[in-house]
Amino acid sequence: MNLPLHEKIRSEIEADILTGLRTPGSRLPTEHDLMQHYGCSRMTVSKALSALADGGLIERRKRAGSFVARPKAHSMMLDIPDLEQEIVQRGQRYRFQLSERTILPPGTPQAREAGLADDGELLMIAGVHFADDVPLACESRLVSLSAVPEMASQPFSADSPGAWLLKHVPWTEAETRIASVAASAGIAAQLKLPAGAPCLFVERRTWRGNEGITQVRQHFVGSAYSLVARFGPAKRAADF
Amino acid sequence: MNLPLHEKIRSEIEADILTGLRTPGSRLPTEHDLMQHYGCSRMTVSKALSALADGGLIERRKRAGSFVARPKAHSMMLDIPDLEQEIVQRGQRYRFQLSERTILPPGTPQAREAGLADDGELLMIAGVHFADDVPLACESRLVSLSAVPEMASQPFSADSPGAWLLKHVPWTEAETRIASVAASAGIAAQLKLPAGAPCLFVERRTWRGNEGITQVRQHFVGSAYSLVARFGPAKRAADF
DNA sequence: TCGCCGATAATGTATAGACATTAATTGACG
DNA sequence: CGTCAATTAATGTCTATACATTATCGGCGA
Repeated sequence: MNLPLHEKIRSEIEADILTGLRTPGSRLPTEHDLMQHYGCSRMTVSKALSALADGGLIERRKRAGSFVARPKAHSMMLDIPDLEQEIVQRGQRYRFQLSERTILPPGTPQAREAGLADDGELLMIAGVHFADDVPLACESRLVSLSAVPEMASQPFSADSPGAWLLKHVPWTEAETRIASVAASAGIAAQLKLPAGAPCLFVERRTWRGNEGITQVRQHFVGSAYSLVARFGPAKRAADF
Repeated sequence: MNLPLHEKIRSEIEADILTGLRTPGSRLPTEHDLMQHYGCSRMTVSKALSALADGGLIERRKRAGSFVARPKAHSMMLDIPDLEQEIVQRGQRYRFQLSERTILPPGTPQAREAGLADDGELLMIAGVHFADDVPLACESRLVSLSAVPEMASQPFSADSPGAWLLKHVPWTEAETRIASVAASAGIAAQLKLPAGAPCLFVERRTWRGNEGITQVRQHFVGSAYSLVARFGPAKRAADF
């Protein structure tokens, strides 16, 4: 273990916090103290403490010192993988089948509802994602053509709309809502499920700056799909 | 806007990447170049680039330079709020009703399945979360008593087991699986739902170091609950 | 007693330099 | 023509120092 010094300092303090040795709200030594304790320069301890602050483990206040943060609503990282990639990694064959493609004129109420600009045309796309020719999810997407004009001329034969957007359109902000719903008649037909079957419903809206780019609503076959979120260093799932 | 210099450098490069001006895979100027361009010291540009690297926007390779990262599986932050807090914030009354509390002897197969140590006793707790006396979720939890011995003597009249653990037990690692399932007869009865109703199923396992602490399985009433994950600076949901 | 205000102790930013580490490149040699 | 080793160009770490910023603390005066 030849960790750099600032990393060693960081991990030692982190361990103290996580084991409860340093309790939330308690003050930790000043940079000057730590610098004497580790026999290094102030920049080095500062770097360690800054990293902890970035990670939300401590809070730093000028003149007052550094304090162990009170655990807030903690958040975990949710991976939003490209569906195609994920299916292929499972060893299955991926296919996206376009079922609808319409251009909506400016001013449709759906634009406002989706958080997109309502003064431009919208592209509406619907389709089904297949894994080995079994439907896994269906989606309905709105894309602001004023934000992504190139989208109108895409065939979506090779890439799904989501994959195309991911590759070609940079975004700065996104929000995903996850819920569990019963399949409506239409959804059930697309996914070849009995009506009322549980589906994982994912709605995502994406922005670049203040400009709404796209909104997508996906219904996943409940029995075939789940999402995973993680917190922490190791990839625990690989152990099993 | 009196941003510190390193922050200004960071945000300018970030903007270049997000607007597509710098494309994934392209190499960006060396620290030496940037340091001349901004007329500052190397540490300062280094700090800016390190921050970008931490955020996953760029990748740095010794001798080769710094490159715009190819967008991988995009990860978003999933808030895992304390259920009680969330219900109270909605303006509803929270109640947790314990329905089962058992101590399982060492060596039960459930321990291995849950990723907990199987050489110690397990506390099994089940109960229902109510919002305004309407069931919102039910949960079934296993806690390793060798990791958290104090847990055995908790009444869980004031705090739910989850809230108590959150307050008292620090953890380093957690994994959450999210799926959509149909309510089994037992779950349906607890949640006062028709059997087969869609439920958001959340399974979370938590570790401290290599020691498994707890596993919990929660079923949320599908029509009453959803999770939200975000990426980016603003709290977009507040706009609506 | 209360409020204000200056001293001060802590973090925040930045500099200029040194040496370490790593991997791409180049060149020498078989 | 390929292989291995030396060179070298980039990032990574660290130091010692300087000055900026800011919230806290203590005292002074009304």
